[in-house]
Amino acid sequence: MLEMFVALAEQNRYRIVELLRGGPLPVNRIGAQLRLNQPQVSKHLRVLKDAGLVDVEPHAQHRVYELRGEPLRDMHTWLERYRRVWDQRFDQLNELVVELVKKEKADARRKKK
Amino acid sequence: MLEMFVALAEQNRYRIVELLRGGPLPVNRIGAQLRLNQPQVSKHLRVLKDAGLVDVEPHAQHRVYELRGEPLRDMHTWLERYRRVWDQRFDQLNELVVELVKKEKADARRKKK
DNA sequence: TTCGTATATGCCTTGACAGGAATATGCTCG
DNA sequence: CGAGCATATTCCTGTCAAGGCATATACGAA
Repeated sequence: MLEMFVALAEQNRYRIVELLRGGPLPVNRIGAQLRLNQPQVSKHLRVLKDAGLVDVEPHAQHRVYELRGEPLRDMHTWLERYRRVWDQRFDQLNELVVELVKKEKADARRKKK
Repeated sequence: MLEMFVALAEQNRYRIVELLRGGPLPVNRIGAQLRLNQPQVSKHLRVLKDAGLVDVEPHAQHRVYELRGEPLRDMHTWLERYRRVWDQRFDQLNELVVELVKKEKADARRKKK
């Protein structure tokens, strides 16, 4: 999960992913579309590939890159665990925090003695 | 979206977010739980806050941080746009790529003349 | 006010990473 | 085989961000 975030935390890689959402593309197309030099495109694709976000398929000298579904599904699953954060209210949890703070004070008092 | 990825693309910030999934926590709790020095925790929380991922609420000298739902919902929405990547097959699109490559060659040939 | 506690900020050093340019590798075709 | 094209890799350099440490700020209690 972390590795995926690292991969996506870069302008051009993010743009590449967005671009590939429309379907697989060869390297030169990506470079042309995003106005990037070929070496940088290859490098970014390398990172994306290492993160498992894309797959390559050789077509003669061309290398066609496409998005892989698995990691995206994984991210979706990961995100689902947070669903309650935006579905429910956390008001009751705030109460709980007040408790924590009180306990904190209790600890401090105990330490003194 | 990018800013959120940048924020999450760091070990400790990622861990903080995961920790806060369980509910709001004051800074010292976070530091203790993740074995981080207080200044680093504050700095990471700053980044998370700037990215809109967390919110602060002062309780006396304590600052209680909690996850915000909005950006998570945004990520969910963003991810939904990729749903077809893992839902459907892309086989037919691969055909399209073969077309692209052919067109490429045609272009090259045209350039020569 | 003074002390103790919780948190934020500033400075410094170091490591990682992105871009540029040159070069290497791989494939196709004549 | 040799030329040409698409892509990958390497080396170099500058930038930026994370951690450590010291310090500033804010608040509460005595």
